[in-house]
Amino acid sequence: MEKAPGGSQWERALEVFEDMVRRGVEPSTVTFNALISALEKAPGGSQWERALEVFEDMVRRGVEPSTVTFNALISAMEKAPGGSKWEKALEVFEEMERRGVKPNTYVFSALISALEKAPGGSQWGRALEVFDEMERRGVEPDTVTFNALIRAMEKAPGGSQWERALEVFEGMERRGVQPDVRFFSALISALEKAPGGSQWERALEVFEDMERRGVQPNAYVFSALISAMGKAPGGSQWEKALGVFEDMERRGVQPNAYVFSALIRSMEKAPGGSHWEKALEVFDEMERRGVEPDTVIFNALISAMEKAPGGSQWDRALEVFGEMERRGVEPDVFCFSALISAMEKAPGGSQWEKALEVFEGMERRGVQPDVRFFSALISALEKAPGGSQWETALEVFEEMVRRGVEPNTVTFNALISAMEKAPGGSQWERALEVFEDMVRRGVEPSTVTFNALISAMEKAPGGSKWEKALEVFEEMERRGVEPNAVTFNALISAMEKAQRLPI
DNA sequence: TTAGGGTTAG
Repeated sequence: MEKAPGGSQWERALEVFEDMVRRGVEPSTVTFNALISALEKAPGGSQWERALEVFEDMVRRGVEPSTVTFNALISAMEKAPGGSKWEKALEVFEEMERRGVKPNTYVFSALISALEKAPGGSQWGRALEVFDEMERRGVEPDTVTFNALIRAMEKAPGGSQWERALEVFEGMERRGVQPDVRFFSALISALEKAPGGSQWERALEVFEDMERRGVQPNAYVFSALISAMGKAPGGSQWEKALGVFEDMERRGVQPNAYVFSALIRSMEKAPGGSHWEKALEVFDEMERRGVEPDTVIFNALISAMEKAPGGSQWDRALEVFGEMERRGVEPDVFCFSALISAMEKAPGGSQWEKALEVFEGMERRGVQPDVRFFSALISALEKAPGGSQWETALEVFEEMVRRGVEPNTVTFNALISAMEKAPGGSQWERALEVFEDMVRRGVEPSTVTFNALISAMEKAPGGSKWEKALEVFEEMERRGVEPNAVTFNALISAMEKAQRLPI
């Protein structure tokens, strides 16, 4: 029953169970295990609450839970929709202990997987603790255990724990557990997601190591490797990414949509501005091979147009969007944000009217704007040619708040910059009001915030408000926000424009 | 064994 294609028929399983009980047939451990397993494999994420209920029923009926029972329960917590219920998984583990049921390799692997899939990033520290506990008890980890552990390092919040991932690899070697292609793809992914930019050279080394061991790379491995090239610190290693792609071809591994999207992203992130023409070539190549472009691919293409050197290729971005629509590929909020950013970065000043049209199109489609979207829209209004559209920017801000979208530092920075860049001189008083609102809402001002405020004082109509600029600077100091070169340049400009230097 | 493992975005 739990092996039904497309996820388990858990509702049917529950019916059969009830029927069984009605007929007076005593359910056994195996019955309950199968039932919990069906709930674990429910399509769209486990029915973990029901699985817990079934477990309670089991206990009430005096049926002894086994290792398999607890394994299925922990797996249900692991597969909870929207991220694992890792705390509950740990509770289930404790319950297992209390009942004196011995955990085996399966149970520990499931527990580590639950910690790996924690919402908001893995609980990698706890995953390592569980692994240590496993060792202390003499339960042998296998490939699946190590793969779960590596993935926990890969998915660490704030960037991968790639050094620990390499240590895990060493531990695996010491134990003589053979790494498989999944292991290597996870390890390369961990190097790809290194904080501050990928460890792409190490990723290549791992790839070579894999080869030496005779493990055949697949599309997962190649897409991780190409992604690593795309995320190189200081801009992508797009030529290397193309090299990896060619290598893939030579080996007869079929590229999939992930491979192409990684390749397009590497063109997008080229140092000094995107290689948008090459990104289009990659797209064409993808077409020729009959790989269907999805939302992510189109978004990457639009982002490449946005990041064109010397200003966005906003009209081409709109063309890509049109192509997407023609094909019936659903745009999401990322897509609309990328479009807005392309309008914002138009050469010679933003295409703010087009940005507002994009917003309308988004509304028509019922796609919900998020904080990043609104911030990009405000930035587009800020960068209007001939001076900011600050009044419209304020309206957008109010609309955002009305909808319950929380503004963040980036939002307020854009809004204050819009006040600074008002045509005919800054709206410095309004800029201060926005700043006060920011503080009231508990949003942390950054260096950029204060720089914009100081510039607003400098650009006040009728002459620089240098005393106010100094006050802003003092406020910055009080709050412990670090000034940078831009801060001092703005301050000096404010002084310089005051006709006569103070003191 | 009744049981376990995959990807990407401002």
